[in-house]
Amino acid sequence: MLVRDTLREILKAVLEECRAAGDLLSGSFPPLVIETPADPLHGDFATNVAMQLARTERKAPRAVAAVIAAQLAKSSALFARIEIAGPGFINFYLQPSFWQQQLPAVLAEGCAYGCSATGAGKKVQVEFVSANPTGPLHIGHGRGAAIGDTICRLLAATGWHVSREFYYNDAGQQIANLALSVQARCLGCEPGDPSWPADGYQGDYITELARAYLAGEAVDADGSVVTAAADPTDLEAIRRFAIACLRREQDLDLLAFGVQFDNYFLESSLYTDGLVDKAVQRITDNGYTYEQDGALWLKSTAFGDDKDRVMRKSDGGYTYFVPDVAYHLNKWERGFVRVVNEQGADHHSTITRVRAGLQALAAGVPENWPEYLLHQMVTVMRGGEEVKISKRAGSYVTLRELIDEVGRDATRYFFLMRKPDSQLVFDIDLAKQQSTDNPVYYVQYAHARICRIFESAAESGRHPEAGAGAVALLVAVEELDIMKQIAAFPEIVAAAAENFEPHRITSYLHELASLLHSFYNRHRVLGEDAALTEARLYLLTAVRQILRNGLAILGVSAPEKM
RNA sequence: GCGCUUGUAGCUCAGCUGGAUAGAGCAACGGACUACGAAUCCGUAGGUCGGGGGUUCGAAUCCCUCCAAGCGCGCCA
Repeated sequence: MLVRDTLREILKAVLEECRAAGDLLSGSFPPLVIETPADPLHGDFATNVAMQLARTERKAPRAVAAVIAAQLAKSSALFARIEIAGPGFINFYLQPSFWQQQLPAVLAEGCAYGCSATGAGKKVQVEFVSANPTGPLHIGHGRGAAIGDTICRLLAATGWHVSREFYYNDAGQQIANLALSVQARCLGCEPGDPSWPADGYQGDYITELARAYLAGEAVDADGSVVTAAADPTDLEAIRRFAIACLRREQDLDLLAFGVQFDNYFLESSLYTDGLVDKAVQRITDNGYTYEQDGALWLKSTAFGDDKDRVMRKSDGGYTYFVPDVAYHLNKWERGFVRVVNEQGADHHSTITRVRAGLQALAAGVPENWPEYLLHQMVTVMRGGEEVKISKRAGSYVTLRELIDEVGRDATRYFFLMRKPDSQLVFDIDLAKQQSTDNPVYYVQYAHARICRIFESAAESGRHPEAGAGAVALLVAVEELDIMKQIAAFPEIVAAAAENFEPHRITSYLHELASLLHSFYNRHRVLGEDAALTEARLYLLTAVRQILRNGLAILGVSAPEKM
């Protein structure tokens, strides 16, 4: 059980005891808040319950606090000290033994420490990246990949059965543009020529695709081999070859980034399986459509949208969100009572439309299903200048370049360091520096440092396991601070998972590493006193375990040497 | 014009869902290695929490209103 929950239960029981004894008169108690004060002089934990009760008790907050504090001291041996402070806070100081007892728990649970069973094994699907196969993955996809992947790890750590899905937009206008662009290059056209396709893609990779196609190369993507027909007039063959090539490139980039999916869902399959037509028919049958100006409209205003939206254009084609609705109906029918879509904030407007379409289907889908996790845009700085991102012009930083230049660990950590809601300035020059500017080294160094201490310890025949019985010797401020931080890990993981906020993990790990480094500089681990040495090695074993667990959630390695 | 997100130290960002004197990391300045890795530590300095109202015992946090930035607002995807 989380430390905070333990305290909340104790407090709740004490309040009941006070009421039974006639010391408290309030008929009901407010939700009990156990907070960790910003200032350690205000205790390990504090509660504001006395201030909240002051009104119904018709007494001064501090007087109420006095009653509760007295009963707390009587009821539990957990507290070293209880104080009433400020306007009526009750501050708790826990016994050192309470913190010391956290260590065996960490070692016993090992890589499972920090996990919880909140999800109870229920199914959740997380869709992320879902890039169009019209070019290499860029830095924005990188942020989505890092966040999405970490959310999956967080959900798994909190007891959910996670399925990772990549939605592959292999149908539609953008793919047609891709094929036309490659064909144009095959025919020797260049951007600006009269015959160059409108909205054609101009990146170097298009030229490369054309060359490979004309050379009759073969590409292995997703288990099947596609061989180029080398015929510039065969647009369909060009399309298939280009998609296969880009798909393979994206897969390789994601693999290099440490991101893997359980399922790739092809947009084209929605059409070939008739799911799009079926969804549209069902919405029409439900009476949520009408014809106007030769198009079929969805009455999305019935579900909170600003205006109604066209589903089927006057030329007979569907608008982009229609297959999306069919896709999400399919997710629902696959039994995912919980679905999270991680995507860039520039696609924000799709949320209302997809949800409206799902409601119009009347399939029993909850109104706020699926959940969305949006990340804000990434701007790239290089050489002190902003790099403008434009896929059509072919000017952008690819995820692959980033991994090659910056390294996988630093790239992931950098993407995860701030909350998804904030815009991210990715300074490539800064991230490339393998210096303290990059916090990932700070955290990894703490891990490597512990590993080195263990090497030295082993050489002198001292072993961390032997410290289990000596934890009572760990009473230095720096040691207690570390144990308190250790005890907080499970609730940090829970909060990060619940709020979709990976940056809570990076902040936490940075603090833990900082405490470790401070301790290391202040105290000698391998000292004269054998018992104390073993106790400290035992402490470091727990710290190392948590550094590993935390970094694993981020998908960042925990090196033993650097 | 409308919607979403953001605005906190010179820079990049936290702030535990309304708590006590607002915190880190860079950058600046001054210190600490003849013992476990100095990729580290200790200290100093740095603030009208975008502005203004409101809610209450108490607001960076909640409400209103301005200001500024980013992203959306198509029979494009």
